[in-house]
Amino acid sequence: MTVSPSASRDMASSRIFETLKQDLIRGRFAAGEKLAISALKDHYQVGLSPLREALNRLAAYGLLEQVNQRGFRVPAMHLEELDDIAGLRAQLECMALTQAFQAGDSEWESQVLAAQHRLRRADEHPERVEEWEQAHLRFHRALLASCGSHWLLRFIEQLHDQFDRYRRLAPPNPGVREVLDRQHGELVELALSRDIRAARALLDDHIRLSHSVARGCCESPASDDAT
Amino acid sequence: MTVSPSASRDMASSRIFETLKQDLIRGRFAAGEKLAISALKDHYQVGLSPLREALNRLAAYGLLEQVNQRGFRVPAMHLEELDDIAGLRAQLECMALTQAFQAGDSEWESQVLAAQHRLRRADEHPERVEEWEQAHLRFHRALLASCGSHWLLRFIEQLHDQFDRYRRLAPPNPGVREVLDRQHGELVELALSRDIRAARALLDDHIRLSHSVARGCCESPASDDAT
DNA sequence: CATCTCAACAAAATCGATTTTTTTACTAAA
DNA sequence: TTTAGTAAAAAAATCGATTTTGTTGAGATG
Repeated sequence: MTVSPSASRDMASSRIFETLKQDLIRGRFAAGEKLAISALKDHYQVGLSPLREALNRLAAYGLLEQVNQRGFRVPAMHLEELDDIAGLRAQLECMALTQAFQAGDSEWESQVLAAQHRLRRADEHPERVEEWEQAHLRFHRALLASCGSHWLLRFIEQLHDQFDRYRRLAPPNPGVREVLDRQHGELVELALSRDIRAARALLDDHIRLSHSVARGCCESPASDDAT
Repeated sequence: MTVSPSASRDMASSRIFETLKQDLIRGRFAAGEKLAISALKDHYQVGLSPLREALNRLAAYGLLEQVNQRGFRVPAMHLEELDDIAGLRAQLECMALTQAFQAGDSEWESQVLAAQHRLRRADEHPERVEEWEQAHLRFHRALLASCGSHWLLRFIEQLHDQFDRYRRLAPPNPGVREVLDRQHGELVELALSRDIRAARALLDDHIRLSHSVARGCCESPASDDAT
């Protein structure tokens, strides 16, 4: 059932954009670090123009900062910003969840169940971290997909990426993971029964729990810049 | 204590970004239009690299669409998208307004009053449209500035720009303008008295009114693309 | 000993030209 | 008349080199 046999190859600037985006979210660069463009060029094996275009897009997206005549740097991380991101994410996702429950049809239910299944499968291989991460992202996407607001989904996606930058600093925690997974299952049940109120409360808890875990790991090492 | 007497000049790519952004919001390009890069290069008198970097940033911001190997195009405009933008804008701005009222100090009040004054002054010269537009933007910014959420303000700004793309299609309407201006004044009063409930309702009306005006002008000529 | 100047250096930004891909225009076959 | 096929033209994407700007450190100056 899959699509596009050979599909259309993306241009270099899009590929490097995706790669760099993932590397930034996964924390492969230190917060506050200044990116050496020619080093990136060598490391990712791309030309200067596609690389600069990707850096510009990432800066507009909020995963990089562009300083006037002195290149690009990874944004510093602050506890307050994590609180801002998590709080707003909770509000926007609850908003989207309500609309998704109201507008969701059986196709949406199917996609949610499919995403839940993929997430459970990914759970069976704890060593494949990135596969679980992707399945997790897709599950949350599927849950809100039917909300009907293109822009709300766009902002939620952006906040999710920002949130992950912080969350990924924390070491894996099996106990927490287990609670989160149980919540995923409960969210599906509440979605099928369209229990908006309970689902909102649960999603809020879900995000709040991730938030507190990330927060605990971010408290001291918050690398700030000197003046 | 103030800064930079002559300030630091922006680089070419930032200048062309701002210019193009304004031209896109002001509707100087047709919706759905494909941008001819070399024509832009000649028109704006910039080189290829800064221009392409600006186009990439605008695409990440949502004011352009990048199609795989065939350049950039101005996004098509749809009535449904206007409804989405306006509805979400109302929700996010009401959210920010509540937080701004709770966190706003006297410095915030001063800035709101200052912005209101500039807006009234701009009103005295109806021929200087762009000055009024800027004062109007700044007024709404000042009103929400103290909400404490960097990301919420960022999204509101982005939605405001998107909304303006539609709103600016409508011809000036003195009657509507008068109502909107009265609402600005009332918003300031409610801000000073911290009447959250009334202010939320008023801001919602304010956006709803702009929305319906833009909607009326967007109904038929919504230029769509063929297949 | 601290501070300032300025040349040498390193990095970012930009330009002009090349390569790759898409679109167009034309021709021939069904 | 329509449908492929193909070569020329146009446009987008990329590359390599140049220009501009910021940084560093040695030596001069107070």
